[in-house]
Amino acid sequence: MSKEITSRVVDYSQWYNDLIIKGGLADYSAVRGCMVIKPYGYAIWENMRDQLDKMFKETGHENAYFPLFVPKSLFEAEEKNAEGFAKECAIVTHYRLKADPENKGKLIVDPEAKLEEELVVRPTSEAIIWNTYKGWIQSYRDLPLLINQWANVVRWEMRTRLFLRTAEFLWQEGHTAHATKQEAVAETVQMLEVYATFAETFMAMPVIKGVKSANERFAGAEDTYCIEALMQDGKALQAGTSHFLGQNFAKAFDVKFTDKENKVDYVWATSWGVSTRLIGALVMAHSDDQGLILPPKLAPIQVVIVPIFKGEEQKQLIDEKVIIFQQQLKAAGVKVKYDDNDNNRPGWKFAEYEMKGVPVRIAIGVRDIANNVVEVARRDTKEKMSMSIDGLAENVISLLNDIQEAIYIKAKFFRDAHITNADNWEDFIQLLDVKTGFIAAHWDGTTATEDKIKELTKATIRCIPLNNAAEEGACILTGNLSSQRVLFARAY
RNA sequence: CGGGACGUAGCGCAGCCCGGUAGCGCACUAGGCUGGGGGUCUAGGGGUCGCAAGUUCGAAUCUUGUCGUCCCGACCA
Repeated sequence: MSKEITSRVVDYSQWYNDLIIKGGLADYSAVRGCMVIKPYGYAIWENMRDQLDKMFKETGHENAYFPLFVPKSLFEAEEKNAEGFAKECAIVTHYRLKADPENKGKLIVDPEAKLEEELVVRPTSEAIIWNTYKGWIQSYRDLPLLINQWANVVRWEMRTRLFLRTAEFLWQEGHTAHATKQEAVAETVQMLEVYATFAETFMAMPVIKGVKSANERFAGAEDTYCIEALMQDGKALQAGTSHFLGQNFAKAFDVKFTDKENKVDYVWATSWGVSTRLIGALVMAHSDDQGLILPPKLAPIQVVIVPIFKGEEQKQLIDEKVIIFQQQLKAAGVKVKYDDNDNNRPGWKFAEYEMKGVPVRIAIGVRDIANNVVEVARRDTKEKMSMSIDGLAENVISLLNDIQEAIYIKAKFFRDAHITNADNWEDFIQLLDVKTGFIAAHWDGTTATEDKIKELTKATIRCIPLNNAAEEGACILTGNLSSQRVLFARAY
């Protein structure tokens, strides 16, 4: 039919795009590299945002908002950060258009309206925020400063992909200031834990917590912690990062404080973020060839009710039953939709809600009413069962919990089955091509070796897992001494 | 920025080689029969063929230019 989805084995990329477009999450836009997030996709983002926001506030953070534009002189203050982002910045140079004298009805940039200083459209907000913090922090009494902002940022990527990498994207960025290094490191780790908990509990997506190698570190950070997830095609996806920034930004923006002993020192910083990329991760983590599979905890619609009827009389009978358990479900906090639209027939609706990944579907017709039951179908396994109308709400809620857990277990089983040890170069190369996934291998700890491996295989070090077991070994490439295995993978 | 593909109705496409006044499927509108896995019949509406020049009596079709999108790479969250 018109909404066929390309199968994963035929073309994984096309499958992913089909899910996004045909599932109604997003559309391409008139702007290169930028997408329109449609209501259904945005609803997922709202659910993610609301949950994360709650978790940020529970850990003591407050929201604020900083400007979209960063004066170039501020942007370049922290050298490494500026250098890291320089080649993907959009820059505002003028502030006015005027009528084109040679082309009626058209506009041109007014050359007279050139800005004294160019404005960088933020690719990240450290610069503007630290410039602001300078005025907010004088004493240890002003610390810690725990602020988050929900915003859009722009990174002029050469090649974009829906949700995974767009030129403009939505995210949150936390920026904190602390009196001591220990406290800042603790904050960095705490936020990584928040991200990991969110990914596993709400997205039902298992992640590996780790630290980035110097190569993959955020520009301007001392250490970058990350959560890494594995997609169904065996490629890794960085799902969130939490950076320990040391005193780099405090020094660049001259942010000092006086401690209890009246000594002056630079403050310690962290920043951490997750973006709409998480929606891409969510899609790829669970979905199948019939469409999206969304975890109940983030699904915009958790339960859809489809009436099966012939004529108004039957419809009314069904309505009477539905209204009762629909109310019970709503009262229990379940997001339920009763699709009694008469334009589409039941079969069409079944296919449509499967495409959209609604976790539970309830079908009810007069036949069911006679038996005091409904047909309940779960999206993840496509299993159908008959359930009594009595006590339906409790059973459906318990089913939603089962689904949440089942898709997590399935994803975790897949992920765990795709972490493989490699002890020599031949195995390493073969695993990358044949089995894919994470490869745990020894590495001599040098950037040169990491670069060489990337050049030869396109695999990068995704992370050095936290609480990694110490193990003596020989580097997969150079044979030099290594004290632990690190995780390699090809990544998005 | 390199390589490839493509711009024709809301969406997906055919027509182009060989120039002659635009078509198919889905969607849409009205009505009927239907209704437990993407139904069906009848009757309709909708297009400056991406844009701009050129060749020609005549251009969706040929030529040149231009803009844009997607896919694959290098870069990146």
